[in-house]
Amino acid sequence: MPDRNCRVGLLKHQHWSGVSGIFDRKGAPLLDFSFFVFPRQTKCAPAPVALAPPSRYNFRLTFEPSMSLFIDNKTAVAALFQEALFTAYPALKDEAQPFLIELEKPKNPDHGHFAVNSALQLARKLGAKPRDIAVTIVAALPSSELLAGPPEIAGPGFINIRLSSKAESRVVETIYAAADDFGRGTEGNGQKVMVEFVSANPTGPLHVGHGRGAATGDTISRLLKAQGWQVSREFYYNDAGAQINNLALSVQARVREKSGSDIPFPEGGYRGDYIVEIAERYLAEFSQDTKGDDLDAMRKFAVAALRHEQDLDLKAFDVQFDVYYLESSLYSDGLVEKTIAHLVKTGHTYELDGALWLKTTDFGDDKDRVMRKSDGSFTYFVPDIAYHVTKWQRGFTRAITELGADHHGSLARMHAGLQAMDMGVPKGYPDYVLHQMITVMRSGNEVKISKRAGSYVTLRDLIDEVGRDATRYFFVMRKSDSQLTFDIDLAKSRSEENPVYYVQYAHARICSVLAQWGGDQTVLVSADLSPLTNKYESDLLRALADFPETLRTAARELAPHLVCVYLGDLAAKLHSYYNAEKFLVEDEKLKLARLSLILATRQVLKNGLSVVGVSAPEKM
RNA sequence: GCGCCCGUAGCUCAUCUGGAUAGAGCACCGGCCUUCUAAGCCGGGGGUAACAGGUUCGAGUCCUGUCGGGCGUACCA
Repeated sequence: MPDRNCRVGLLKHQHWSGVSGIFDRKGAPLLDFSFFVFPRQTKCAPAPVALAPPSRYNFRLTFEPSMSLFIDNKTAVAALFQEALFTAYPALKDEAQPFLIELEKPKNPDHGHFAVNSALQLARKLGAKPRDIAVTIVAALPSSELLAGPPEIAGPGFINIRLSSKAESRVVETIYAAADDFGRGTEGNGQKVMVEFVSANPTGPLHVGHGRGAATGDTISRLLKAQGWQVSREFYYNDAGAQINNLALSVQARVREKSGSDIPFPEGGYRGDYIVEIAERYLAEFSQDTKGDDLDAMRKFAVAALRHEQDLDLKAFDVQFDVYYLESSLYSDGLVEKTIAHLVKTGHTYELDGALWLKTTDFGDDKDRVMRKSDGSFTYFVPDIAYHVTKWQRGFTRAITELGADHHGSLARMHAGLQAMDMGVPKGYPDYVLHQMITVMRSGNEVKISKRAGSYVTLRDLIDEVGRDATRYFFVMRKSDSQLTFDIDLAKSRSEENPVYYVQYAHARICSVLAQWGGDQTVLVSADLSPLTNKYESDLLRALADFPETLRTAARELAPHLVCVYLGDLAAKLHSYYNAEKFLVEDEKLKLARLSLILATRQVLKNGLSVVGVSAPEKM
């Protein structure tokens, strides 16, 4: 039979880039995986075949039923059924695209650890009843230590699989071996990826919308890093263009007011109080006689002041960037001119009514875009293209841009613009992650966030009053493309009801129990887990085993909220367990087994919270 | 008008990319602290998943249409 490359952890996909597992630097397994090898095979567990660099942690396994090495239970069980399927229906094996078994995790725990629906999917093709197919597959199943017993056939033809308790508790050992690295993966394979987020104009303090972007972008960065990507966080600074002039004019107006000259406030100027403060500080620093009316000096002063403020906000939010890219540098480095020249050369431009247009409609946009206005100045579109070109040229074969959904109109334009450059940039470059707008409510009324009108809720307000952990968690908790309502009063008065405390409390509780026990925790690492038999323990073990896959999915989908959903579920299981069973019991073996389980749980809670940038307190 | 996103409990949101009886929190009702932290647990009420079709063994999830909401649709940024 033809060899099939199979990525451990996911049989159904065809691009294999890594193996989720624990290896040392030479590629040897740190854990004894013999348990996961098929019982009947003899030439089992060969060392994984290491791929050439770039990553020492990257392996490719050739999958054949007779030679398999598996890391997690799901993979092992999937392969077991794969083999059974091909034994029962050999014809399926020789097709161009062999049918691959897919395991799912039933919502209802009574349906076992895993379920296989292949019998349903194959019913038509095989011309048989689903239940009959299921019976045939199960009959062909080799015996295995992994399974608690023969799988049940349920409903229309599901095969429900229950793991043996030995297989189920295996995850604890894996957690101890990996510790802070438990849950990490290797999909990124050391490739470079840039995550651009926040990118707020330096025309005012960061508001709640930026907060959502900051939390989302930072968590996506952490997720990708945990999957082996080499991540660079970048903040694009629009420090050139009309809105900056507007800012300067606004400051100028306030400065003049302070010095007594009554002049009309510029139309469309920024009316926030912070402008007044900047004007005051400007006056304090420079004597009004010398620089009082120097617009350029005021612009520089204001931008510097606001950048500083934003930096402090981000620092308080525990968000850091590797690169701040200045729009103005695109002009000073000549990249804007270069980009225009290149686009003209590729022949995708034309002149009309004195303006220079780019034929973005050739690349999927719904209308052509102006690059150079008839007055000779550039639209913002041009530096934007130039900026994204630098991303590609700086070696970021993957780029992610996190934006507020009000900018979604620029997606098609940017994709088209990059295609028009004819420089080999992939079609979907960059990936966009949009976060929907937040409707802010205060005292039952909607607060319209507007820098120009000066009414908004700053990120700093939230951090100061609700706390960094709760704020970050709140923003990441929800799928980013759902619009959400943020009730300020509710968030402040009920900050203790933020779900983050539920998760942190689980962590603190475990710490407290371990402290009262007072024993040597290294004993727990090698504790015998066979006394763990009840429902709560089984549920908890199951949840722990889900963590790596949760992180993998969240990273793949760029969906940080999945981590919060997972953490809430894990914490709930811990709390239920805590209330139902006592850990510090007389029976020494049982006590050590339970403490071992909750210590492993604590590790996973900590790892998960760290991905969303939230602390894991030992006391609350 | 056209384009993108969204519509799930009274409210705020999940639902692992098509599975079995759609789940949490808040709010409401009733229980659990002389025992490891009650920031917790257990139980109850609450749903035609906007609506109508379609695809198939099977649809909140996919396709079409209708309705409703948000955003975009500049020689603004």
